[in-house]
Amino acid sequence: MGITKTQNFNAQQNRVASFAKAFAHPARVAILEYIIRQNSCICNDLVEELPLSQSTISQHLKELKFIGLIKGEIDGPRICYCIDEVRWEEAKGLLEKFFGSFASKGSCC
Amino acid sequence: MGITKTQNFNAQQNRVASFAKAFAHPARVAILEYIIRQNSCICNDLVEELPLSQSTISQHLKELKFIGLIKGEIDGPRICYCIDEVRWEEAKGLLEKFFGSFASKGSCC
DNA sequence: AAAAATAATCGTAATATTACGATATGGGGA
DNA sequence: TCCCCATATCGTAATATTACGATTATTTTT
Repeated sequence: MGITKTQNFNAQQNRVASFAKAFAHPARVAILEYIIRQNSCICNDLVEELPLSQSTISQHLKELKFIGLIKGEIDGPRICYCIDEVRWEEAKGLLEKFFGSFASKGSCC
Repeated sequence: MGITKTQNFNAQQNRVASFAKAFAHPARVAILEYIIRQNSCICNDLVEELPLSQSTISQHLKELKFIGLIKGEIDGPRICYCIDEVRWEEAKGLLEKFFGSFASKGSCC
């Protein structure tokens, strides 16, 4: 086993989990924070910013890109990465909806 | 390697990542949704609700409890699990702050 | 054309996660 | 007391993630 039984959960549950996974590593949180701070990003900047190797950072960027939270365009010999607004808003909406679904009615414990 | 270099990131980044990890599996999303819907919870209900074995569900509950999003009290031969309001609000606040930190200034790509 | 710069990908190793069956534990009731 | 129920934990296997060095690909500069 070890494989997540994705097919047994509904689309929204999988979507929330997928977006959450994007934030589930401090390096990716740091990468997103950096992109936001710069409002544009070049991968190599991150190599100097973060205590991780170039290949590791590239891998994290690939995951963020796969999930769709960032997008990248070739800009000369570099890649310009930035936040994908549409997906960001989608993630924000989903997560906020999820957090909003809990309202304390006085805990049972 | 394979070990996350936690010590290289700041407390807030690690905290965001830790909370996000709680949601990073559809089973845990489903578990939280169920607890919220019931406003109280008994583990065994979940065994009937979810297509996972009792031991797997127990393991997911343990993780949620470790992160602090739920708390459980012994209630006779059962365990009553429910949302830990304080932590839930903390997670909500952190994630919302994170999402709020991005405001489109016109994307660069 | 050769060299430099940037970033992706490959290969690989260590560790973490997911999952389940089997077993243990602890309380309640017969 | 002995058994049953609900949960936790153990052991184990499969898969995923994290990380890095080395290599590759691409483009720009020399």
